[in-house]
Amino acid sequence: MKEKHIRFYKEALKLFSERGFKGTTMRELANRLECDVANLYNYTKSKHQILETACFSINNDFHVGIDEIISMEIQTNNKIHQIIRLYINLTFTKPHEISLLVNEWRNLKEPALSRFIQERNAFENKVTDILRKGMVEGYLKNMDVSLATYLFLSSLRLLFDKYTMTTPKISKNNLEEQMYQYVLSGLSKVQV
Amino acid sequence: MKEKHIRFYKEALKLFSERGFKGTTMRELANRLECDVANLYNYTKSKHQILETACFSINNDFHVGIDEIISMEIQTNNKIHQIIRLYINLTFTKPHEISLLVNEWRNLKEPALSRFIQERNAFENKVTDILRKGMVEGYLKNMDVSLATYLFLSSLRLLFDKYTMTTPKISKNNLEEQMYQYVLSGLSKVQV
DNA sequence: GATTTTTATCAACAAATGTTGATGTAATAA
DNA sequence: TTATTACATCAACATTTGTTGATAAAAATC
Repeated sequence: MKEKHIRFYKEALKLFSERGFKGTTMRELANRLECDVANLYNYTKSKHQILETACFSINNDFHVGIDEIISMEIQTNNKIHQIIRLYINLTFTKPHEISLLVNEWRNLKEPALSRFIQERNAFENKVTDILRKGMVEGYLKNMDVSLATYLFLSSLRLLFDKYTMTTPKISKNNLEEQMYQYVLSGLSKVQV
Repeated sequence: MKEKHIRFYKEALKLFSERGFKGTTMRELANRLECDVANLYNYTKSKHQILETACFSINNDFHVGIDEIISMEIQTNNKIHQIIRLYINLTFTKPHEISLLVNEWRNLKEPALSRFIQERNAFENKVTDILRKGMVEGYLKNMDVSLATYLFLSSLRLLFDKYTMTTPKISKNNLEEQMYQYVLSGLSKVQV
């Protein structure tokens, strides 16, 4: 009963990430699920609704994750490590949702679009705050904090391509460690 | 005579990067150019042709750039710096073409798609070779060279968003220097 | 001025696409 | 059993979209 619901949702997101939102047709989705097109509308009100639900769902995951990290009483270096873990975990567990964050969110309609952008900015600001704190404390080198956030996050955001589209050659743990070394070296004041 | 051709081409790419290839309609393009839809087909054989031309054009720019860097007799560190300059220059001069490289290339049809992927891989391999050489020479820390290439390039590839979609707060030179510090710190064996 | 090339106009087509309505069947709950 | 809910089928509609053909004005070339 809920089974089909879930399969429908997963297959839809998979298609969105493979072909893009606009490049995905309800007929193709029906094809993959081996059912009739009209049938899909038992699961969703519209094609757009699927995108909207997914975008806000994954966005929420990030907020829950970052809020937990913020509340931890650990050093800034460790917080950065935790953010990397957050990204890698979500990339491995929800790869297709992640891929929406790179581009497909553009296809959101108002007012969802504005709300999404606002929430995403709020997330980025939380990261920026952590980095800024690190700079003030002297852990991180003094650079444009907005650029630092951006470089940091864009390194992470595209992980999906490398580790779902191609066959992964590095383990999750190894990936995490190397990402950490790379990113933290770029931000850190002293040699890590 | 060539004037309109150029304006047509530029406006098309601007739309592609704003709304995506599939999200761009010939009617909207005509609207922006203040002409009739049918008129567009005086400039191109098809909508797809515009994308194809642009993708291979910007790809070629990157190959020309990297080949020149390869042929330079300078240290690996400097080559990395040059690659960053290449990206930043192209991002500033051809922002909309750059944005095609992130996603819109997916909309290429065969056989253009395969050819594009092949050329892009060739470019990435050239970068990988430079990084590997740096590791062998001891300039760069020993990490998975494929991951290093990927982290390096994805930091650069998304520059477009930050510096055309939002109002730039950093100058081109400042950006270049900070990018260099960030990236090279992440890759370098010793403190830069 | 004649001719060729470039640009414009209008209408229309063929295919694709999201979505609905009407109707029927299978499963679940009462 | 009965009533309600979940799923399936088929056909069809209303738009949207890329593209073309016929035709003519405008500009460039000779």
